[in-house]
Amino acid sequence: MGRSPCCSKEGLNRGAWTAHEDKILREYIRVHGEGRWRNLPKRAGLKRCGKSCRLRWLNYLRPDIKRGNISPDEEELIIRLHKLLGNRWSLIAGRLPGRTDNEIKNYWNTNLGKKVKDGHQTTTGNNTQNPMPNPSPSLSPPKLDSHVVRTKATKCSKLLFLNPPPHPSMQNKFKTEAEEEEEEARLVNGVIRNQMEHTTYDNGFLSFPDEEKELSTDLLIDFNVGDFCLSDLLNSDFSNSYNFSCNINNVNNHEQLSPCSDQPDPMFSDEVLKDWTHNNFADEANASNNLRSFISFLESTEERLGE
DNA sequence: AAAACCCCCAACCGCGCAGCT
DNA sequence: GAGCTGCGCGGTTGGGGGTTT
Repeated sequence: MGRSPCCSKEGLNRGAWTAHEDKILREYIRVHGEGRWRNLPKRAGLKRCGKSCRLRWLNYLRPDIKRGNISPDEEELIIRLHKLLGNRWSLIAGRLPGRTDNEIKNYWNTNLGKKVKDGHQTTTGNNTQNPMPNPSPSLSPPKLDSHVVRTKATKCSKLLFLNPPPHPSMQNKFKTEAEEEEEEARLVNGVIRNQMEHTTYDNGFLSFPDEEKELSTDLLIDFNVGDFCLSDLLNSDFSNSYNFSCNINNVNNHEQLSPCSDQPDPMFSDEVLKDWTHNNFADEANASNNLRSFISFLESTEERLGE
């Protein structure tokens, strides 16, 4: 059975929006709010498909939208996020306040994609403020694909960390028992334990005291997300339903990465990233600094991935 | 000056997921 | 569980402006 079209195409305007149509749509949404896109055109008196209205609003008319002039920092971030997330434009855009997925996608297709492909990903040339610390290896095209997340079939919003059986792609990470024990000892005795004492759960999510937001980033890295989880998870087919849970208590009990099923602890999930953006970009004035801090985070992660 | 070509990006399209009945 | 709707996502298209010949 075929899916019914979102609307009848007959009698509808297509192509570029006129200023008048924009005005109608803007006014309608100002009064009635977003949503109910299918009925919106009829109610608003627009000869447009609902999807078209939604797209126009989200990509062009929304008041908080920032258009054009993508800064070197933003460009840098897009490249790094794309390396980690692949073509998940909405996620990438979510890390760039005021930017839309469509704009990021277009910018990538017309500028960055070529740059990266040509190996000129150090972008604007005059971007000397934030030189890439580990230029070629992690950004070379062949490695790009190795960290792309394929989410077409399965949208992964939560990650669980379980112990055996490990994902086949992770097996080389579990080398020998001696290495495991050494790693375990490092985890238990290292920075993690100290930080765990200040770690709380918020709705099943890891949360940190405000003054330790920075530490929380370090924690993610020290907690071997880069070495063990992130690269493989980003490379995993989540439909394989390998669930992983990082049980903090078990870590403290020398049962690192033990099976745990009740509360997922997403380490690098969409929610975590969204939350990060929300917290760090809420204040526009600090957006630039936060952009840098996020880039630093990605740099750290990339270093781990490159090891 | 104008034809040909190139490039950008707004808009379109089809599909998948979530939620509801 | 099936069917339907609403919404969001990512790939693709094509109009139009800019550049080259």
